[in-house]
Amino acid sequence: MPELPEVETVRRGLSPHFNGVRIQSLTLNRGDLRFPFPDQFREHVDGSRVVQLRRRAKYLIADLDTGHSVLMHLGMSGSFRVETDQAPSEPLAQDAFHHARGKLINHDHVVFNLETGERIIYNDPRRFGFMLLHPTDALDTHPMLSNLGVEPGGNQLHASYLAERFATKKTPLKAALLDQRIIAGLGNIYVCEALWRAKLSPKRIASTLVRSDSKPTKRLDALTQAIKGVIAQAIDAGGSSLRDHIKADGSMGYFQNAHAVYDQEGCACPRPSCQGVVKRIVQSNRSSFYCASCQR
DNA sequence: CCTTGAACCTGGGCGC
DNA sequence: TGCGCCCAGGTTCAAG
Repeated sequence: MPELPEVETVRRGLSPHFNGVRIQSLTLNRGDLRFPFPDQFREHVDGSRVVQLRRRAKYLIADLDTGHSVLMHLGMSGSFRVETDQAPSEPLAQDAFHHARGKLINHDHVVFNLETGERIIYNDPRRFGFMLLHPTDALDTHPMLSNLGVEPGGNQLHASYLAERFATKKTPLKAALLDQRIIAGLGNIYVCEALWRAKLSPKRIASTLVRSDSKPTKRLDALTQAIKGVIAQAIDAGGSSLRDHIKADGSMGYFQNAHAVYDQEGCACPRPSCQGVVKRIVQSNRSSFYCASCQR
């Protein structure tokens, strides 16, 4: 579920609760998520203070005052919510409990019990997410972070960089943009949306956007701008959804915004002047949505 | 090295 | 109501 904008929204939502706050205790309701929790995870985190909450790509990083950081990923279905002692989970999160095979299933796997009395709860039905512990000063060398490409937001992403990385790429643009070693943080939705904005087919081979003198083509310039644009707007949308309707149960992480093509199979292409219809194809085992009429 | 495809896991939606 | 199948916003790993 969460791509970079959602993770950034979660970071902004949690930061005021976490930053500078001591974690009284950590509750682990099972032994693993995607990976087993680190040895002594609870013992290490108990009593530590969160210095700051950061994000890199789709990873959340909580720097502790112990010299270690908690490296977190939400996978496909992870989410956080905040509860207070005053309002103990009043409107129970819709998905906090689930009835299955006659048993009550709870996907609240981790609870940070803060000194403020608040509880920050991690819920993840599919358990593709994870939490790991790593020395803060060595995070750059962590295998999950060391090979990441540039952030798509801010000023780090340039067409010349993409030209260099795409020059020898024979994969379709869809796969190239999902490759976290090139751009870190894009996922299926925003790749579809960026390609639509740039009028580029997800099937186009990445290297065709690089000129023979290895400079970016105009199309690659357009793609670069499209990527920055969708990400910036999605982060804005997340920020406003956080302000406007952070749910009563404190949940955050997913916000619904209109997609031009993602999940719009069969709908008219929203580009004015385009008569095309949004198609769905499968690439790299993922759905690609695009308009074959205006995306070339 | 590169690229593709399967695997990890649970739940929701749909057709029968 | 139930069952089987397909689908889901991510990443890793094996195999070609």
